[in-house]
Amino acid sequence: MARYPGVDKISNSKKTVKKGAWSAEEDQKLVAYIMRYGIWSWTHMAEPAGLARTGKSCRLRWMNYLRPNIKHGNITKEEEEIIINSHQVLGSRWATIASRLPGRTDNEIKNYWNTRLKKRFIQEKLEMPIACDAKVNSNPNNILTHQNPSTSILYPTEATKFGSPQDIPTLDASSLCPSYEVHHGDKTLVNRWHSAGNIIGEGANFWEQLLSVKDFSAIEDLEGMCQNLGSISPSYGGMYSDCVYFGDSYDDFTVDLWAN
DNA sequence: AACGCAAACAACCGCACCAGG
DNA sequence: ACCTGGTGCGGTTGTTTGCGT
Repeated sequence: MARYPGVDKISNSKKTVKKGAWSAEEDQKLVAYIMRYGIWSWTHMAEPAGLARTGKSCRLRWMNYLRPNIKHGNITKEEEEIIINSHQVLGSRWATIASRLPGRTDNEIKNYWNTRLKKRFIQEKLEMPIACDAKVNSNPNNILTHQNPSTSILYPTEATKFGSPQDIPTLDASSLCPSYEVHHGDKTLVNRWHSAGNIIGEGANFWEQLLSVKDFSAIEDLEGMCQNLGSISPSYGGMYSDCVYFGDSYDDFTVDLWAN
């Protein structure tokens, strides 16, 4: 029979399981046990650790509160931006989003989104202009090279509007400028610009290069690749192994690009 | 001071996935 | 191939805290 750390015998007796908030004593017991024996089985650790808790409860407490390197302070502005941008790309994949924020837990980010950002996000969506609809319908090829860019805004929902190849607007990369908002979390549109040969202009080569990348984190000189792209810079965005996003110095242009 | 409400946070629950038997 | 137990994730709920009246 396997002998578990700190366990003389596994009890089969039915015992009451405690629920609700953890006490300081329980925290101390769990930490002390893990420090001594490590995490070997959440299900079987609780009893020898002296805790009347389920394994799941122990795991949750450890992962979200007790383990080392957890940040307990307020979410910073920079972290909030990462959450917003990541949520736009990933949706509610909190664990993945949390992996981009060292020291933050999925639970914390989920709570932060649900209690603070969601309402703001919904409010902003309600306030979004719908002028783009008319432009898409009247002249789809003109969206991204519009002469009055301050009123030409392409939102995530718009990014899925283009049904057939002839509907795909031309992306004039050289004309991307701070006044444009090309804001979407859908790789499909960028890839379709690419496959339809609809990326033109001075910056086209940059996007062609990026679209061939399989692992963005392997790029050594992204800043260099971005030279001659005007205000567009990864320093206003972020880069991960599977996703890269860019903003400009005016923070009203972002593109999220996913590796294939 | 007491109350009500909303925000923030902690924890639980159910489900899906995976590895091992 | 199937079953089972363990783990992780996301949605939801319960509790606490803070603030305005």
